[in-house]
Amino acid sequence: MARTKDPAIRELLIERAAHMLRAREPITLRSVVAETGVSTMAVYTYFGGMDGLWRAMRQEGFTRLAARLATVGETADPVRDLAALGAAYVGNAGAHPDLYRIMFDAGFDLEDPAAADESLHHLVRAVERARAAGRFRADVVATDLATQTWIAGHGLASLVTGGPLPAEAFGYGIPLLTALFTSAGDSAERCRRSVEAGWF
Amino acid sequence: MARTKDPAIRELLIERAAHMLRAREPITLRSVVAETGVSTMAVYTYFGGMDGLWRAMRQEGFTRLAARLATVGETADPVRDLAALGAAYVGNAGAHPDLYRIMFDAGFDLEDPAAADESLHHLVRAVERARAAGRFRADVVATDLATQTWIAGHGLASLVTGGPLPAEAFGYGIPLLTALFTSAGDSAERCRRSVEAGWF
DNA sequence: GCACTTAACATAGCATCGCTATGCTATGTT
DNA sequence: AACATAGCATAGCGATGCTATGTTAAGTGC
Repeated sequence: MARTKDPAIRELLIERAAHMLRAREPITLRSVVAETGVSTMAVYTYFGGMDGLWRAMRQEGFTRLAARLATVGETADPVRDLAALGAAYVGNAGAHPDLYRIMFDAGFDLEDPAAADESLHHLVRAVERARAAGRFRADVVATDLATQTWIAGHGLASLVTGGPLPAEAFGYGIPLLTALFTSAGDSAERCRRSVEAGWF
Repeated sequence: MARTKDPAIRELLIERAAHMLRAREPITLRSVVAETGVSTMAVYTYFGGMDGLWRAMRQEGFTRLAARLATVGETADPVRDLAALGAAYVGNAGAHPDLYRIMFDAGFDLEDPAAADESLHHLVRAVERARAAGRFRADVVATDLATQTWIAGHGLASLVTGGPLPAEAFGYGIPLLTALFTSAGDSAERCRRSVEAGWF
């Protein structure tokens, strides 16, 4: 038919835009393509416009988050795993603060919403394992507790990456998760040890 | 000396910009001053530019939050008051979602940072009262628990106003705060009643 | 009460923004 | 070999935030 798109260019533009975001440089149509050899039209060919580029960067953020959550293995202590997932979540936000910030900026929708849900499912499964292991009460609704864990993790990540709280505030994750999991039925002392073992 | 600024114009522009923000209309230099009779220069006279206008709107958000928190009185049950402060916080975010979103957008600093801290002090004082009343353990650090309450409240407010969670998710505030305050030493059943009494 | 000073004001214009229309080029198909 | 078509580069459009410039009007000193 005709010429085919070069995936390398798409990757190059996302990479460059993400780098400029990290360097706090203004991300404009012309500044992104500058010194890349490609013209401004490439942004429209590959992303349909600047909105599409931002969408792709958000997707990139969720992809990295999913990759990091995937590195958290399953041990014999599901509560530790749950805390480790929370630590991985805020750790990812701390490692890529600019990427994390745009992930939750409203106005754009994701290319692949399922990828975002997938991340929450990691938490849900860990809660279910903890409940099955007798650490949580039988009446604990897995999605509810997982969502509450997410809320705490996001509040922490958002306030630290946003500036109001210093990086040391990441430590609040331990008492927050301990309170949450203890409230779900885990014994206080055992919960504290598990959370501390999983956190960072 | 010369002509003096008219505070009414400043208020008019903030009001109009906030209204346009609520209506999801693009807030531009020219669109803000349109149909107001004033010229584009007014934005520079009163705010020094568009950044200043956004700063003023953020300040307006913190002012409204402070006003709402101030309506929460002190009762004989400090844990109820603490929950009521949390409810007022997320309630304010739900009432003014667009204003809340820009409050925590990085890049700008507040005109009056002390006003933001003042809000957190409401929580700190409530924690101190609860500790003094014997509801919390003596070793509870008031600023730590207040910050954790803020983290939970902000996570909830942020995820709901941002879109990922529906408005019904505001209900997660009850188990979140109950877990937090129970972990601080309050008895489970009594804590649950206090939080439910103070929430919304 | 008049003249002077000075800050607020309106207008016009600048560089740059995202985006689109228009040919040209190169690649895959027949 | 000839065609069809998608990617590409260029130029230009309306709109953006901002600034330079001249004018106007309010406050001050005599």
